[in-house]
Amino acid sequence: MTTVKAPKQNTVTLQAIADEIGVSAMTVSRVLNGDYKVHTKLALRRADEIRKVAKDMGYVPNAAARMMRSRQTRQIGLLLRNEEGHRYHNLAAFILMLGINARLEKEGYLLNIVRLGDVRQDQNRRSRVFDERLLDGLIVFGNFSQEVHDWIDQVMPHCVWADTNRFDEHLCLQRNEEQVGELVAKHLLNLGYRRVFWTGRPSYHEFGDHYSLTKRHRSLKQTLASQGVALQYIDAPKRADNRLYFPDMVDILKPDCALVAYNTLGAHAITSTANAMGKVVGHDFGLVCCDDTSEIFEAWPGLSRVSYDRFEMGYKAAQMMLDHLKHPSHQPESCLIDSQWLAGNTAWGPLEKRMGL
Amino acid sequence: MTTVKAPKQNTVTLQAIADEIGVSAMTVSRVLNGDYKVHTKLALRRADEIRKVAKDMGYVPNAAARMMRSRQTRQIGLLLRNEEGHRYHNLAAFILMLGINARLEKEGYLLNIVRLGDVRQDQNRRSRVFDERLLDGLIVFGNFSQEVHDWIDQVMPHCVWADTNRFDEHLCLQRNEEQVGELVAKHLLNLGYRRVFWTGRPSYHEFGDHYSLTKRHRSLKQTLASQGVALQYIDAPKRADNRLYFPDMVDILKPDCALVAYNTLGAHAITSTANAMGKVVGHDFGLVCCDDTSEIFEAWPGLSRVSYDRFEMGYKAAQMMLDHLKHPSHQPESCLIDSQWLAGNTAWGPLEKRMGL
DNA sequence: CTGAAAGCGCTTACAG
DNA sequence: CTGAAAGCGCTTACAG
Repeated sequence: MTTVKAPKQNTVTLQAIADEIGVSAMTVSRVLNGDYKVHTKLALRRADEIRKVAKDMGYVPNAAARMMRSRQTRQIGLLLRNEEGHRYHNLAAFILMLGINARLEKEGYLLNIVRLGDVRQDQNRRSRVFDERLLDGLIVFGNFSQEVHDWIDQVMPHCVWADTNRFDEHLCLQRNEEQVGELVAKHLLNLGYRRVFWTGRPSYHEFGDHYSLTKRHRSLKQTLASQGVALQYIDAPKRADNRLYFPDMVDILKPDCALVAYNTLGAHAITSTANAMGKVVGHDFGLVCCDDTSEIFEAWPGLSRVSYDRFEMGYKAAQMMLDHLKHPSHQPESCLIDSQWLAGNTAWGPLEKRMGL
Repeated sequence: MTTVKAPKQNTVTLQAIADEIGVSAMTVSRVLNGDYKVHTKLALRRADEIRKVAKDMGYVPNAAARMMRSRQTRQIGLLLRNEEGHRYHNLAAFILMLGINARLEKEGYLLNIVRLGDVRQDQNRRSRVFDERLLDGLIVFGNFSQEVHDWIDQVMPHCVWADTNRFDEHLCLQRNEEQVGELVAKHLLNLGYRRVFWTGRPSYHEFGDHYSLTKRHRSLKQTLASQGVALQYIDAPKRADNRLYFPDMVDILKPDCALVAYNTLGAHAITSTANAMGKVVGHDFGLVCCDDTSEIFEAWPGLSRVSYDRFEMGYKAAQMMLDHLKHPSHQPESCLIDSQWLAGNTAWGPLEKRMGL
């Protein structure tokens, strides 16, 4: 830990303002916090003077003193998964974060970024928030082990679980993944596809997959099966460098094939692999994606995909947290976020090889 | 602002631990903070007891009290641009943020996310950090107006400028953009391309473009010109919905053309537009990208591009901030971050239309 | 409406 | 090494 000498500051305090005017610090505090409902003319004039002097003297409230007295920090943490050796995270976390922040800002709450890999993580690599009381609450995002979940329950008093594998009755948010698989299956079947390929393994992680993978895959498979279509697979072997690569794709791509990408990363990987083979998405084979990002909207709006609003999920997660903190006894109900199908030009149907826009 | 009653907590304080054992609060504080260098056997035994009792009683330091007494919050803000009506930001900010956080964590500093659009932004939409003393320093990222820069100088005591248009002698970081344009030009010329297209306008923003756009474009143009090649343009008109779209691309794509994308978003937009026309990147035309992301590494490693390490820039920015806070009189020197060329399979050269991997 | 007093939980500064 | 005292800057709780 760096040791920094406390700088000798000439801080403007409430008392200093009070002395300047000849009132008490309490009066200054009340005026600046807008505590007075009713004003006499005299009181009004005085309040104006106090505000003016405070401004002229450059008064800025001391957040630490407020925190201490009020017993609230008005800070919320966002816990992100920080896998050892994989320093880049799912960029989706960023959009969620922006949604959370947008809601919190309005209430004067601040957002702290907290990264965690493992419970047993070295103390020097673990955020200070686990060792001091500094957060009013913590929003957990992403795929953590059960061990981490249990530990967080112990050390963090108020938690909201956003897009994690936890879906209790209260304080959790998940995407409606049953719906995602159903939407994809339904639209592929409507387009007439009978050869549908899941691109990537149905299971990856050692300590349990993210629910989105499990449920998305299962509901797709079941819905297809109910119409007599058996889901097939193009494998993407797990690689140490995390590259998405489909060695078996070469011989499979035909116009009557529809490939299903788990997320936009997968859709890009399929496109680049196909292009390297001289094959074109939407012409030589069909492609649909189970997920969406803001970048797809800007750069690839023609991708046939299922979309949902991550910003909105963040906004709702923050709202849930605020409601909970306001009345800690009341635990807001968990909720599922809906998806929608966005028809594009990457899956026309299997009957013919189409050209042109 | 939400008003929440201060909860009546049974907080375990240093004094409570001291009372339990029969020492002073100061002794407990010193032991738990590891202030003692030399231990007698007696002192050691006592220190162990104190630590045990503290743990058993569930002691957690009160961050607010520490902040107040030490006159440091040990919190750093990251300022992100929050354009009105455009709630999604450059995802690059996320990687930078992770780099910043990785460095700060090691010193027990926390990272606060702060979004700002305009100086005149509504008080209710502006983060509390501008109205209270809560941050030891602020790292500014991205493209802000000069007006915002000036205002930040006034209200924030310690700033580091990461990837902004400011490049003073001290406390600033930029990517070496001259180098980017030169690298792209050099490799395109080496491959034999004489028809090179900049995709998008050389200028966009009303209050001034980001330096990366200006310098990247200029150095590319100049380096090409020095070899007798005139940079040509495929325009992407500014759209209200921020979609990247190249209406004039249809007639231009030929194997002897190399398109230069400003960033990976542009590379994706070009690819999807080309694919929709039945044309294939790397076969029917060449493509190089001036930028890189972690997702490209995973999903499109074959993209011919210029790369640099955003995580590293964040890490360095945080280091700069920490050095500065340690010795406020010493202002670390500004630095440029280097780029490197990653040869791929999207630009082979203009001579023939290649097929196969 | 106003103010004197007390205290939030720590750490600094000083005396032993 | 140890501890009694003071104080960081605010807000709560109480009395006028």
